[in-house]
Amino acid sequence: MSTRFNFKDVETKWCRFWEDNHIFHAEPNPEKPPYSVVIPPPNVTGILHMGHALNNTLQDIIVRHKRMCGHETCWMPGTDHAGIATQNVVEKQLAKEKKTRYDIGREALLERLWAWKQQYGDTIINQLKKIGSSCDWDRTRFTMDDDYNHAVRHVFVSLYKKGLIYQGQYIINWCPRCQTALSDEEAEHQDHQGSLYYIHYPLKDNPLKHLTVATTRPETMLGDTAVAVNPNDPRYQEFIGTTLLLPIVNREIPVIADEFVNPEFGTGAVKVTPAHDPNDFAMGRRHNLESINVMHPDGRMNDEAGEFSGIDRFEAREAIVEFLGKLKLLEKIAEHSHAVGHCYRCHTVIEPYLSKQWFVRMKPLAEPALKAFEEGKIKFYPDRWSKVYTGWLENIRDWCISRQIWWGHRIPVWHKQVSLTEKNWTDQLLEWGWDSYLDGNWKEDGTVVRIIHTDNGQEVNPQDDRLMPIVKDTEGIYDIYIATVDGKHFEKYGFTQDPDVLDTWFSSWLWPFATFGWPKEHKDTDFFYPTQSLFTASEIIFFWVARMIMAGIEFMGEVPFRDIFIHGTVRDAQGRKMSKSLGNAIDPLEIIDEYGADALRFSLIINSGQDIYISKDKFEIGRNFANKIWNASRLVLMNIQPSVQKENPLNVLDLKNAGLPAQWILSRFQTTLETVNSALEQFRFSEAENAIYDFFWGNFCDWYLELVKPDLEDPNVQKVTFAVLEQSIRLMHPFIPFVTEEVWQHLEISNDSLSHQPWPMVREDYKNQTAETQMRTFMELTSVLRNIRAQWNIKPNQKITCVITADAPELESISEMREKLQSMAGIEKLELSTETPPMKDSASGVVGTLKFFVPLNGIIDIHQEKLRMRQECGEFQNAYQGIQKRLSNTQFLAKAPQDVVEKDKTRLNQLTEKIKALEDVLSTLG
RNA sequence: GGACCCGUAGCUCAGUUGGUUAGAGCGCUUCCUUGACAUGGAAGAGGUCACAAGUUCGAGUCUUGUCGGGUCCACCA
Repeated sequence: MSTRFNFKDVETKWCRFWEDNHIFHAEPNPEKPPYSVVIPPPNVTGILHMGHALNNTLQDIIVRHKRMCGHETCWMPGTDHAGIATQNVVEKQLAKEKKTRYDIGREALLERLWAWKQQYGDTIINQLKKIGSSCDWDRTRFTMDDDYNHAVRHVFVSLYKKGLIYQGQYIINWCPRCQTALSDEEAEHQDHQGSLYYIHYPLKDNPLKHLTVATTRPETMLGDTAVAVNPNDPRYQEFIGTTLLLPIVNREIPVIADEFVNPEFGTGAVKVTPAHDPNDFAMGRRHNLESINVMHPDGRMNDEAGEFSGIDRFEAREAIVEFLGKLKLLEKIAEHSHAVGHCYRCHTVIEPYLSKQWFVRMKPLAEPALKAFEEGKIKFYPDRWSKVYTGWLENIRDWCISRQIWWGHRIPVWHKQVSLTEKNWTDQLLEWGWDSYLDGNWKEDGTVVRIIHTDNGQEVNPQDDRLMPIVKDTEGIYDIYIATVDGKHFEKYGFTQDPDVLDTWFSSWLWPFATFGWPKEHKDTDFFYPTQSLFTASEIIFFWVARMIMAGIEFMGEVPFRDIFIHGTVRDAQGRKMSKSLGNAIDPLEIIDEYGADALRFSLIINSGQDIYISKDKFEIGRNFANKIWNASRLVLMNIQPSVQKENPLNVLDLKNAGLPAQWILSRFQTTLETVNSALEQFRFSEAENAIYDFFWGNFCDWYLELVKPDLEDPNVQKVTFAVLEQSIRLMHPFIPFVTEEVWQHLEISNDSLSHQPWPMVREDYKNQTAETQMRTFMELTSVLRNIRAQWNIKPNQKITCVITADAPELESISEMREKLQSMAGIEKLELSTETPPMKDSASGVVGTLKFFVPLNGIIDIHQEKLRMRQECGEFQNAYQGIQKRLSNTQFLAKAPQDVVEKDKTRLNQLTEKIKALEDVLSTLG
């Protein structure tokens, strides 16, 4: 064995072992209660970053702990196809070949995407393995697996059938770079220093008069179809109902009155552009205004923009402003800061854009999700995130789910326009192979047909899910929409599938059950659903957490998880978010390479309170601790007899004769175990790690092992030492799995993985207050004597003697540890006495009520020593007076709880004794 | 505009329902290497808990306000 912990070989070895032996495989097993978890499936585009490392480590700690506690744990790993993000990656590759997706076409692009996925899709999974995530790797899923696709389509059809999915022309967030619609959540609003342009709109009948409107986006004025003022605004009463001449395009537009307009803002007159602003769109509907789209999907102005056609929107803005200036219609440009939406994938400025999209009606889904929270079925840790969740649900808006990209789940709707004069419906249906529907035998997937009378735009039977197209002898053109899990069948009858794909989150929100094979398989879903906990970052509460809850309730009838732990964001030392573009990211793989995965895990967690600020040197604590565990284990293993190793020492300990250090360390272990148990119960991870760190390093290594090192040939000492190490290794395993697994194998208790061993049991009988008190005295005495050496610069090899005086019973408890004290504090001769002999020129002091003297004639400055003693005495006297004052306060005595008063009294007595002892010592010194 | 979080040692942070002398790691100072570990051991210095007022017998902890830092949400063009 080497002296330094060789984490690289060990970690590689156990990673492989765990995977090859399916150590974390979860089988439905009625004997064991399940503990299944949900963790964000990383994007296939992803490489492991610190957020993943934190996220997975937290989850892994809980899962390993629960597994050791005897639960059948299921942690489903996998990746998300991440529609826009992944397509962007592949499109960038294309761009290098000077091609666009439109050049190569849909099929070819998808081929490239799948090839890319095959090549890089496992990257992040392999990296998750490296940090020790104990996932059931056999179950690795992808959101575009066949079964998963089926679940997505099933969900779409089911919601469509319920009338919760609709298609319509609305203003959505449009990313001109990705050329797709986005949901409201995918638009990131950032404050932006922009300008507010004041523009004159002349009256048609009197070009000398005008209204001034203020806008931040003058380029959209080409699509204006009205100007609106507040009906109560006295300034504009005379204008309401008049007609203006829209500059540049010279379109006649009315002045309308609408309550929406805020008279305080700008001029109180607002240009109305229904095709390019959600408020204007709403106004347009209220006032029957025309919507004029002035932009191409790529953000260039279209033919409606006349002479500005073909110019990019921002160039057009400048050009139009310049042009207005020339026309003397630009009143002024004011500084104006406002929030501008950006695409969350490529950060391009989003355009509010009128287009036909698919939406999910969210209110009916949000209400049960709110109710579930109110009923306490889900719980956020920390609790404050509850408000973020409920706030969003209470103000929910419909979800735009169609994306004009190609990578993803294509919308399972087939469409055809037919003229029903041609045939009667029954014949038509028979031709399409719908005979089973005619019999009323609906397929389980519940194919939904919706027919819209194109002539008047009316749905013929929007709600009838048992649609029988019985419209007979009707003339006209109908749009037929079929939502079905598999509609390929209809293509030969001229139906075409909707070209759009679904929002990535429309598949992610099914993760907790779609991964178990729902709706096809039942065994695993029944056993492992609902899961228990979810670990994630606050950023995706809306995107994912809330929606999973909705989907869980809607499709499984039950919330998908109970505990939602929201962890902080990993930031750099300056508090900035870690990001590739900022170049401030610390690569977890680099840390694993340099410090080890155990170090990465331990360091991240011990630093995790709220947001985590890290720099590279933070990982030393974990590396050093792993090394400490390794070396302490070596020490024990070097000295242990195989016979001790073979029995289960914890059960055969002779506690009474075990000696003070043994009683103490066993007692300390119990306290630590209880702290860790309760900390994990409450998801207080850093608290658990701190307790472990303090115990193993501060108690076990620094004191216990140092004390028993010389006695390690004694089988009884071996038993205790082995037992404590063995228990500690179990206790530490969830936090620091690799080194503990390695040590475990050397303990030779079992060949199975440590992760399958039982979690330590709380043993009340090992708790021992007396031992802890006695040890505390011993440790303090040792420190104080060492301090004397350091203070008076006494060389390590220089012999010193010490006299300790106290009452007989106290001396007895010290005498047991007499030799230990000598060796630990470097005392050659130790005298224990009930009488205080005259001790001139001694370094001295008081521990508890023990007085000690170290004669150092010629070495110490006795005046300085006495001064120090008096100072120390003074401090105790101050403390004494403080408590004395409190205890003489009748209010305190009357109102403070009894135990607090008692504590103070005890403390006062201790201080009295201490001060008296110190004074005795001082008088002894002369 | 609304909501939330943070301000404790030089740095990064713990400090759970108010109750002894406010803790840890890193950094710093001094000392220590043949027997687990220098990724180590021993000892030490370092804090008016951002500020102010209030509640209380008692406040780092609760309330309010101020200042400073951060996050999220929001259709005032």
